[in-house]
Amino acid sequence: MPWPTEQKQRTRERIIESAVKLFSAQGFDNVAITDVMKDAQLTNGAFYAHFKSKQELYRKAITSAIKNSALAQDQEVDVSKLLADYLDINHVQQKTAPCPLAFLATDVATREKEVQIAYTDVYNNFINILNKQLSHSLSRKRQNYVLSALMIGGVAISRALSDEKIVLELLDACKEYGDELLVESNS
Amino acid sequence: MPWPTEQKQRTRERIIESAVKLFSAQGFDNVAITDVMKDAQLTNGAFYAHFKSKQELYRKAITSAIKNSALAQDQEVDVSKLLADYLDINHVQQKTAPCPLAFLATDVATREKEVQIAYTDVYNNFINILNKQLSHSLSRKRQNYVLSALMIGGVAISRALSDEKIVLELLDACKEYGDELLVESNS
DNA sequence: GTCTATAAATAGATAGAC
DNA sequence: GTCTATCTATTTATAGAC
Repeated sequence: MPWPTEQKQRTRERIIESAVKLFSAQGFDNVAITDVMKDAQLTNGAFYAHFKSKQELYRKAITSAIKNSALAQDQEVDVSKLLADYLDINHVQQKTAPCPLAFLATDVATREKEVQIAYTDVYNNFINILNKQLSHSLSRKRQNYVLSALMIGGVAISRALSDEKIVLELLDACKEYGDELLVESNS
Repeated sequence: MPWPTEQKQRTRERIIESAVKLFSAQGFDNVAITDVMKDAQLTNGAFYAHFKSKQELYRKAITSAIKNSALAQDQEVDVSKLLADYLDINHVQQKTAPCPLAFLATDVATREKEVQIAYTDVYNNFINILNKQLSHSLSRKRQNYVLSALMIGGVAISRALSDEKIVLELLDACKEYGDELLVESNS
């Protein structure tokens, strides 16, 4: 096939957008293709003109999700602000664009290798954004791993907890400690 | 119903054990009741003599998993050793008993409230174990939240990554930082 | 309590009209 | 390219024999 028309591209991206939203909120298996298509204002059958399987959509969704998440801006990122927005209750409750690293971590772990490769790409991108912003001391790399675990872990755990008081304490704790990590590393 | 026989109890626990193992490895939706029963050396139909639904099994599995995980010993826990065992590649690869907090975090987030309440109970238990071992300064509580996010997040992310080199770096980074947190808090 | 067989519902994927 | 209709497979849960 030669080139997809511009209209088809737009439809395709609408489907992916819906997929990111729904997969993040409910997990891969709890979302039917019909649900995604309905959200994109289409019906079941049209799906296969864009993707060859649900799995393929999952891969595209993870990869593209990063573009709409708080990590979007590749250029100048205020890491301290990123930290605050990421570990925010609004992110946990998906009132801002969900980061698939946090929302789909254990879900991805149960999928085939291709999906995990997509996740790993996104994760490396995340680490690179942190690296770009901060000094490159030897312990810097280590601190960025820690920062990523803190952020992703904090949000992932928060989503699974039923007690909002604990959620807020956890998020605050991670935020404060993350900030201390940043100060340390810039001195 | 009066009392379940001892034999029935044992069978029930075998089913739960299988469930913990399989749910952790593959996620709730990717494991059929038949799979669990087969692993427990039984067949499909016998399941409903023990549980009223798959959901109920999930709750029991999460709650009971903690007993077999690295967090088992309620009494004297060497937190530094716990940290090392938890953030170990063998735990990630499920060669030791999996901690449901790390293995099922985003999975639980997509289930109904009862499952999340079970998860929250286990999480509180985790935090309490940390609290019991360490001094009770004001910042102590904060540090335990951070420690939990580091451990659970580190393992959860590791499971989703396809690049083992990065996994080992991430685990090491979390381990080292976790240890520094412990030292800080005991001085 | 456990078995085999089956009911009932769901969902991924395909076929063919427009 | 999108629609409706359908095929097919899977899976939760139940029924009834042992």
